[in-house]
Amino acid sequence: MEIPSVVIDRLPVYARALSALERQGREVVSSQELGSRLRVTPAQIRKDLSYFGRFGKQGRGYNVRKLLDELHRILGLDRQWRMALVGVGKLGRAILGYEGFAPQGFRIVEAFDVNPSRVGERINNLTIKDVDELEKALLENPVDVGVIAVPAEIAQDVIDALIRCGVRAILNYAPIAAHVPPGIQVKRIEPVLALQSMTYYLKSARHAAARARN
Amino acid sequence: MEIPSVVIDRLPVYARALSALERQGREVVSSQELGSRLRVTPAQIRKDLSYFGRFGKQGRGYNVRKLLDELHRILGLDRQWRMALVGVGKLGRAILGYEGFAPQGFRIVEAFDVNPSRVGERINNLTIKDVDELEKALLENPVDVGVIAVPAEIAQDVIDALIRCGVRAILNYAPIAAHVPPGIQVKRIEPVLALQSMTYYLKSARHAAARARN
DNA sequence: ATCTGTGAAGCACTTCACAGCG
DNA sequence: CGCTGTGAAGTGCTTCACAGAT
Repeated sequence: MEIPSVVIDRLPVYARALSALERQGREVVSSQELGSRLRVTPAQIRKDLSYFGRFGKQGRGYNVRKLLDELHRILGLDRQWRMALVGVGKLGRAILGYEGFAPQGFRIVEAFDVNPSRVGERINNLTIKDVDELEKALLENPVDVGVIAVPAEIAQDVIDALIRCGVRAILNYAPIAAHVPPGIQVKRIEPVLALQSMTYYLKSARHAAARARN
Repeated sequence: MEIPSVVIDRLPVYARALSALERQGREVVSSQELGSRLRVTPAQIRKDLSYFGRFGKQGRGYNVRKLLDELHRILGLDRQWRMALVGVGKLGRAILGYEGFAPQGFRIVEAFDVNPSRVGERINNLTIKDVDELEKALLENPVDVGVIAVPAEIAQDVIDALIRCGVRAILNYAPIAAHVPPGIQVKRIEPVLALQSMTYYLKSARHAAARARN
């Protein structure tokens, strides 16, 4: 059965909330309570989970530990994932320094840059390699995920090279709509696009506020 | 008429592509061509734009400059937006240093932190203020957007304070599902969630690849 | 009594397909 | 003839509402 991608996108959110509950020592949670924490309807949570099995107990709810384990298994979070970063400018350095990846099992194990002055530099126990060596390095020592932090103009070429090396998931910080063959996952991280859609509502809200004052 | 939020989310993407076309000196573009660049169907582009007016010419397409102006006007991108950053740790510093905001009209004009050792520090012509002064500073000198780069535990409190100061849009880098009153916009930037949903497909793809080899 | 799991209904977004204009 | 703008059809996700389990 084909599971809607919106459902897959919500599972990590559920998993994170369950982790928090577990840390608080909670053993059981209902779809009702989980939903009110996450601003998701209880029916949606139950429906989402029902794609994968029957994890709850009627009259009681879900065992926090058990459901969390199931979600980790479903999402493939019960293992380590290897990532390669391309582009070690300002943004790339921030990504390398970000401490949120490792605790979730995502490790950056290679870093590449075009700029010769950066090649050879060591950051966080990682030596920056020339992007010319990318295919050689990744064919020898494959990674699961590519992280793109290069300028828009060269992002597509970098993505193509990563895909030739067997990378099947791309976390794209470059402002382009990547072209990839079917089966390859791409997620964009675009704070500017997020801002630019919120301003639509700010603009309207100003009018609404003005109306409300009259 | 209520315009679907998915439509609003696509408009900035169209605007960015039109900017690129304009820089290349293109005067006219069809929904067909724009769509193939962005991996969006031509019908979707035409339908999206039709919510706001009739901007094209039959038999010809859209005037690049004109459509771009319209989108900027619709999205409220024909002005500057003032932002306040809360949390000037590693992530907050990267956000302050990010050069992608200013060219699009988004300026960080205030920065706050709880850590006394950071208060008073100057970064990029901006003096970090104590978070205790947040409400005073923002009531005197309001901003449009709040940028959250604090730990999860205090993120909700910071968001509440920003909303009390009239902030109506939040760009949230903290790993929580914020609770906000209706009419307040929130967008999350969560690279880890993006990774955690992609791994679902990587896991499956591995099996698919194995099957394909047999 | 409470809460899950799930068909069925409802709703929202996408795509079709074509009239009409340049 | 090419391409937009748009009702209508199609598709897919969300919510309802209730049988059934504890």
